[in-house]
Amino acid sequence: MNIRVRFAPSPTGYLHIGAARSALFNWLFARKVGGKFLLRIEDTDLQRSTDESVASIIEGLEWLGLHYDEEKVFQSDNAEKHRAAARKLVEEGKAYRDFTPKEQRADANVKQNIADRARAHAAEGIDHRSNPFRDLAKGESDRRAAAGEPFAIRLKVARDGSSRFTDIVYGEQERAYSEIEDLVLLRSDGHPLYNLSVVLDDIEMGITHVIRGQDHLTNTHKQILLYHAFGADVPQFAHLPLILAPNKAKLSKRKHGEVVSLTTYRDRGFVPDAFVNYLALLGWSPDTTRYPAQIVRDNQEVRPNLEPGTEIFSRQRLIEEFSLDRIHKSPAVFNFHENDPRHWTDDKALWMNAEYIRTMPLDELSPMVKDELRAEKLWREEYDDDESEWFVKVVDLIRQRFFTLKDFSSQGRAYFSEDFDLEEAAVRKNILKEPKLKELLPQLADRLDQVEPFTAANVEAALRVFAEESQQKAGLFINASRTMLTGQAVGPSMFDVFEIMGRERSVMRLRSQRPWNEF
RNA sequence: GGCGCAUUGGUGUAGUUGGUUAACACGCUGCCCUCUCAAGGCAGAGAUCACGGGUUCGAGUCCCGUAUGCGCUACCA
Repeated sequence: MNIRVRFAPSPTGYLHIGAARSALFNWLFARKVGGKFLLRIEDTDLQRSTDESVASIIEGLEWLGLHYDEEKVFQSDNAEKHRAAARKLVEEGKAYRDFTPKEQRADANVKQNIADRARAHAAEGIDHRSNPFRDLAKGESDRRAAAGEPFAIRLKVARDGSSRFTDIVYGEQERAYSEIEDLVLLRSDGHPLYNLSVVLDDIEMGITHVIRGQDHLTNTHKQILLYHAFGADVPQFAHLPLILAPNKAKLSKRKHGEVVSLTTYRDRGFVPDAFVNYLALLGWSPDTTRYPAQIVRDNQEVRPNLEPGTEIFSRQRLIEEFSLDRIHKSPAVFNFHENDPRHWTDDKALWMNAEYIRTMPLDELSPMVKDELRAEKLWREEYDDDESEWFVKVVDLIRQRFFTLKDFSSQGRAYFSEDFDLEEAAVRKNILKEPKLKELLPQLADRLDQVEPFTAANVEAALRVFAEESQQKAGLFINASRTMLTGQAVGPSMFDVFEIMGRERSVMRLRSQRPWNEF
C-alpha cells in the first residue's frame, strides 16, 4: 500500500508550534514508511484566510526542513466539486435540504449559545434530529429549491446505532448516532463546510493516514459517516495530544503571542534541527528498550542503538526511531515564563539549542552564523575568503557557551567589530576596582606587542611574567583583558581569545582608555 | 447542558502480560575543575504515581466512582 499523509493547516495566522508539531509527525511517519507527505491549505474560510499566512506556513515548513511531496493543494480550488458532491448526496437521499432560515450567531459566545440551546432543547424534549425538513418529500423539496428558496444541505444521520473506529493513539472510539447531529454540508450561500471538504479532499488526495490534533477526535465520527456516504475507504486515524500553556490552558495565539509562533524561533536564533528534536519529544518518546541501559532482555543482547539517557536525535535518527504507536495520549505543557528573558521559551528547548550549537559540525553551523552576522551588518566578505579559516575558529571558540544564533552577534560582537559595548558591571568588577590598571594595561599592551609569534602559549608566558614583575596576580590582568577585549566579564579562555583577536587588535584594545572615559 | 479524552517530581517523559528502595532528560542546589562564565565530572533536593473505594498475598499498572483540566457539540476550521 502506498502510504500518503497530509498536513492541512488553515491559513488564519502564523504557523504555531502545535501545528508545526503535527506537520513534523506527519513528515516523520511518511519518511519512516517511505510514504508521501502532502500539503493542503484549508482556506475555505475566506474571511479569515490570508496570503501572508499561507506564506508564513510555507516558510515555516521550509525552515524546519519538512519538504512536502507533490503540488500543494488549496482547498478553495475544490469548492465546486464539494458542492456537486453534496448535491449528489441529496439526489441519493443521503442528505436533505434544510429550509430553516439561517440563525445569526455572534462568534464571541458560540460556546455559550451551544450550551444554552442544548439545555433548552433538553427541557422541551426536542431531539436535534427533529428537523422538520429531514423527511420532507423529495418532490416538495425540489419544488421549493427550484422556486429559489434558500437552503442548507444536511447529512441525514441514522437514528439508531453507533459509530466506531480505532484511533492509533487513543484506541477504540464509540459514539451513538443520537449524539451526532445532522451536520451541515453546504451553507445556504452554497459554501461547503469543513467536515465535507476535508473528507472529499482526503479521498481525492488518496490519504491513508490522518494524523492531526486531538481536537478533531470527536468530529472524526462525522467524517467517517461521510466516507461511508461517498462509498470511500476510511483512512486510519492517529490523533495527537494537545500542547498546552503553562497553566494547562489552551495555547492560544491571542493570549500567548509570539512564543507560540514558529517564526519566532527562527528569528530568535534557533537551529532548525534542534527545534525539530525538541518538538518531536513533545507527545512522543522513543522506545527505551533500545537503550543500552536495558540492553539485556531474556538473556538476549539488544542492539545498543542509543547513548544511555540521550534525548538528542538527529533528523535521521528521529525517522528511524519514530512510530505512531509511541505517541501518547495526555496533553503536553509547553513551559515558558512570560516575563523572564532568560526563560522566554521552554528551558529544555533552549538547552537543546545550545547543545546543538556547541556540538554540531562547524560546516553546518558556520553558514547559520554567517546569516546572523549578515542580518546584523557584521559580516565581511573576507570571512568567506582569506579569513575563512579564522572565521570558523572564532565560531568554534565562542559557540561553547551560546544558547542561540543571536548570541553570535550580541555577545560575540566584539570578535567581528570594533563597535562593541563595554558592560558596565564587567568594567567595574574587572577594571575600575584596581586603579593601577589605568597605567598597567598600556604597559601590558607594550609587552604583548613584542610577543612573537602571537600564540596563546606565548601570550600566556608573557602575561605571567609581566604580572610577576608588577607584583600582581595574573588573574587581575586576565580578567581585565577579557573586559578590555570583549566588553564582558565572561567568555572563553582568555589566551585563546588573545590568539584569535591577534596582536594588533589585542594591543589596541588594551591601550584603549574607554573604561575611564565611559564610566 | 450532553458526549468524549486525559491525570507519574516544577516541565518533558520511561515504567510493554500487576511483584524488591518509581527510572531518564531539562531545570534547581552544592562540590570539583578553573583566569571568568559555560561545558564536563561528582553528589543532592524534589513524586504518599490527582483523590476515594474495590479486586489481589501484592497495583503507578486491573475495576468502579469523584475531582480537575482539555476537547467536541457552529450554516467556524
